[in-house]
Amino acid sequence: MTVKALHERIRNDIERCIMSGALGPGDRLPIESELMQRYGCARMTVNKALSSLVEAGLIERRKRAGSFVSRPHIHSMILDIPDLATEVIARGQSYEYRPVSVIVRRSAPSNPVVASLGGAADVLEVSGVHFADDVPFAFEDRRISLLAVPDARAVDYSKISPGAWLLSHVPWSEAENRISAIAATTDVARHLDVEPGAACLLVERRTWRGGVGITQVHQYFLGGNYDLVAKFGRQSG
Amino acid sequence: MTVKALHERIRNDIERCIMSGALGPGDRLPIESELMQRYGCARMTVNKALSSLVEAGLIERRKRAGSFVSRPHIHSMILDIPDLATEVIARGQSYEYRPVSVIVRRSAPSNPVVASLGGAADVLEVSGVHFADDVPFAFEDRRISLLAVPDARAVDYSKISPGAWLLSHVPWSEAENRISAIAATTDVARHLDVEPGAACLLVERRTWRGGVGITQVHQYFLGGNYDLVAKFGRQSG
DNA sequence: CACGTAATAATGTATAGACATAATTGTACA
DNA sequence: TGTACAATTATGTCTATACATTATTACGTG
Repeated sequence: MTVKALHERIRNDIERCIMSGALGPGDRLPIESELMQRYGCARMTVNKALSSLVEAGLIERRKRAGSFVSRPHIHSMILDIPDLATEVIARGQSYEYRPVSVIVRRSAPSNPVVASLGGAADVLEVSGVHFADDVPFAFEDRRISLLAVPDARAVDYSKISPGAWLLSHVPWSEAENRISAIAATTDVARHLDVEPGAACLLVERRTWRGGVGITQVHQYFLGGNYDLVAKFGRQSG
Repeated sequence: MTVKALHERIRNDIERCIMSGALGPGDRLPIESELMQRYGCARMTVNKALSSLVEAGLIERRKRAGSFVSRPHIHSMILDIPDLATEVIARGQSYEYRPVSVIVRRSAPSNPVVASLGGAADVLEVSGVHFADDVPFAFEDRRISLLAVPDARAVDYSKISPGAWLLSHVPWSEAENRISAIAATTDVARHLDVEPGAACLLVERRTWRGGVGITQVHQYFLGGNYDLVAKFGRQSG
């Protein structure tokens, strides 16, 4: 864990001061020339360390004023939404995906779902259930743009879940997750083998590549059986 | 939106190539000396652009081998958990927090809640309801370590919500969010003015500073009235 | 006293060169 | 044939310097 690069050492030193609270939000930190003297190095080296802290969102810098510890922004937080199969298998359970229906919807431009996937193109609708140890734990209802991903039509979704297939075959650049709680509809309840009205976690995810919609999915999890965990340290690594 | 710094322009150019799919995961990008010629600049300038892409997780670099577009990692996703007051006000509604109870729990080390807050210290338990336009939309139940935050005892929580107070007075370094769906208990239902059993989104958040627990909170949102949105472009800004 | 302007202090960007490091490729010797 | 060693290549780090940019401070004039 020892860091050899000087600029990293400087970065880490300052980072630790911030983490430990020795330097609180708003506090000013030494100017470049002072750090330069303290570490006996060139200004560019100090600058690299500080620039890195800026990129990480730990500090802010203003010309003529100096460098300041930024107020922690709770707004960005890393959410871990793992691949379902991976997570289930990691728990030591068996995983299976069983498709419920696969249909191609020949779409009219007025269709709002299609509009969100980027235009008047055919859309593949795939719904299915995820099982852990043969017990259903999630129902999903997905739309895939055949304009963006024509190959998706030929996939056998009884062998691989659409999520897993997309993940390994289609690069994406933007994604949006919307998380809410809803009472299970009769349809969802039937697939998850619970009473209608049971509390479910609903994850609605949409992904794009360069502004073109790729897929949109609604995943319903049994509230008590699954939860999302986001763990967040302040640096990226 | 025009970028003046050359290193940023280089970075953006490459970033666009990756976003648009022109450069896919695993593709090799030009070596520094080639980019240097293409842009007619020094190597350090190109290097800064590429280093920035590394920090953002967009590319990976290997000595002697070159620079490569990294595989998108779906695992980290930015979740936006805004300050409740800010969000409600941003929607044009009035915001209010009303405390339900505030008690100091003199704790025994065996208490599991206290253990998670870092030891045998007094804990402040604050529960209350968040209102938007005088309608309750969230109930929260929070514990604050008085060891880590002794000042929290003296705060008047009828004037400021404990979350808002903590956010502006206590720096944190790590946080964990756990999100699930549960049916409202009679207690929660009463505070949120719904039927017991209604689907609620439960956010459990814990924050630490340098390994010392600061606070732990359970927030119950009405499933239909509130949702969490995580939007994710591949860069930070 | 108010206001515009100049000096100043800090960061921001860029350069050219040097040496370090690591991984791959090529070569020569056993 | 294979293995050790050397050459090559690309990135990694650092330096010393220069000039640009911008917010603050100081000053001087009306």
